[in-house]
Amino acid sequence: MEPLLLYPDPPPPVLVQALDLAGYPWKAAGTAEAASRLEPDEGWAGAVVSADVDPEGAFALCRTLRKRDLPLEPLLVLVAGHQLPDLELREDMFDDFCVSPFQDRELEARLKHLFWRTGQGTRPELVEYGPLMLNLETYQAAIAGRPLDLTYMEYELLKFLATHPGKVFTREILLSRVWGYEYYGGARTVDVHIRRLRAKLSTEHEHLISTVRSVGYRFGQSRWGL
Amino acid sequence: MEPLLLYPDPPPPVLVQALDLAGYPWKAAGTAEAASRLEPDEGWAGAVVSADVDPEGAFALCRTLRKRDLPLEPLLVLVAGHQLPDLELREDMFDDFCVSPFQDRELEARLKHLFWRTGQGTRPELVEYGPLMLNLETYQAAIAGRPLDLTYMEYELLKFLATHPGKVFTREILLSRVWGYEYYGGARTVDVHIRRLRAKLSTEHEHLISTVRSVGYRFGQSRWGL
DNA sequence: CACCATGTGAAGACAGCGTGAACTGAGGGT
DNA sequence: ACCCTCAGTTCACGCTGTCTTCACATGGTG
Repeated sequence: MEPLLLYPDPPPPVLVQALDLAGYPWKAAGTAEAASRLEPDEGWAGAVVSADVDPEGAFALCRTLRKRDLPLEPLLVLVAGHQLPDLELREDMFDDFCVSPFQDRELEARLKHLFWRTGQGTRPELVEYGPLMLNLETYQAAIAGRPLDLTYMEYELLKFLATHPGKVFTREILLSRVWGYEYYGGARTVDVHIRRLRAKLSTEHEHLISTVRSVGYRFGQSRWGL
Repeated sequence: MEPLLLYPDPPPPVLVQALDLAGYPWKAAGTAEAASRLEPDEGWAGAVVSADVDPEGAFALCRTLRKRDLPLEPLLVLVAGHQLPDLELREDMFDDFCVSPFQDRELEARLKHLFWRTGQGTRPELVEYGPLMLNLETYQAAIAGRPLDLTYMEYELLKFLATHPGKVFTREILLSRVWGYEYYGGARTVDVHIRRLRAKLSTEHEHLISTVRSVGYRFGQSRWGL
């Protein structure tokens, strides 16, 4: 995903925290000139402009961004409560606003709705580890860009392992966490699924799943800390 | 000015206070039936639906209001902070939202901005995905230029899927989002409608809807980028 | 070398899904 | 009032792919 344009530079820590938490990449710019200099080839995904410290500069930037050949969309401004009346005369300069202090979830929800409105769709929930990518919304997986055709249990197992990279799981734990608590089956079932996963990962990447003898299986590299 | 439609009946006092303070006339309705009975000849100016006490009823009303011949616009929902994640799959049911508790000024600013926006006519009336085209105004659909003769439920199902391309939906989700919350029917109904949709898409394009075994159905291809 | 854990191949059991067909209820026309 | 049509729903059946299990082979370890 292309990054969001943030203002000012450096951006408010609460804003950075909310965006990082929600997983949106971003770049900050303090001036319109910096914004165009830093702009990716594919353009900005959108902009979040904080207007509570320097309203003048903030709205000036909004105007500039809107007057481009390809007006920047979507554009969200952060304002303090006392600035709300100021928005009335600047309707055309933003697509949505958020009153600070705000919850991280509210900003995330507003961005999601904005992206949906402007037709760019929502950002898929991804699980990534090295060459592996799992798209949780579309139930699709890919290794090094090549799509993997996984069955349901294979996908669930890989998802669980990939969301806990480096950690070793016994077969019993995997059965209870992936298959379900009430599952009563042989532990060797896990082996077979691991085998098929490795086969589909191809010899090139099968080392992503390693066997820990007498214990269980691990995805990715071992972690010495924690 | 025409009144705003409020939900529930009686509406939350804080909402009434904010609207009265801002000078917006309003009428409250507790059901969709009451809403249509109380509707002025010139139609509602918009709606403010409070979802923090009775989310089910609130979103059911939103859905009804949007499915009218002339969808009610603009529609603003009030939600509690913990409900923010629930908004994700209901993007199309509202134009803006406000997190309660809210300042009177924020609600006023949001309504102003909404009225300005809807005056600009920003609502997309076309849904396109590859060879598929849906005209939301005329309830017409076409695949590769050839018109499709779809029934109501077929159209609604296809519309929902096509507005979330790539995403996989369980039958239960589809039943609740396309058929409605109060629907209590067998999940296999979805299968049959999917089948007829595929048939009407003709073998040439039936791959647009793919089955994800043990999960549900997906429209269109994966979205790795964006 | 012996033993135990894991990899491998194959086969049966099972569940999910597609399919055809029947049923229901709402309109619409005669 | 009657029949007809059609959209929507439900059901039963059979196929197919997936999961599970087992037996055996392989390999690491003391």
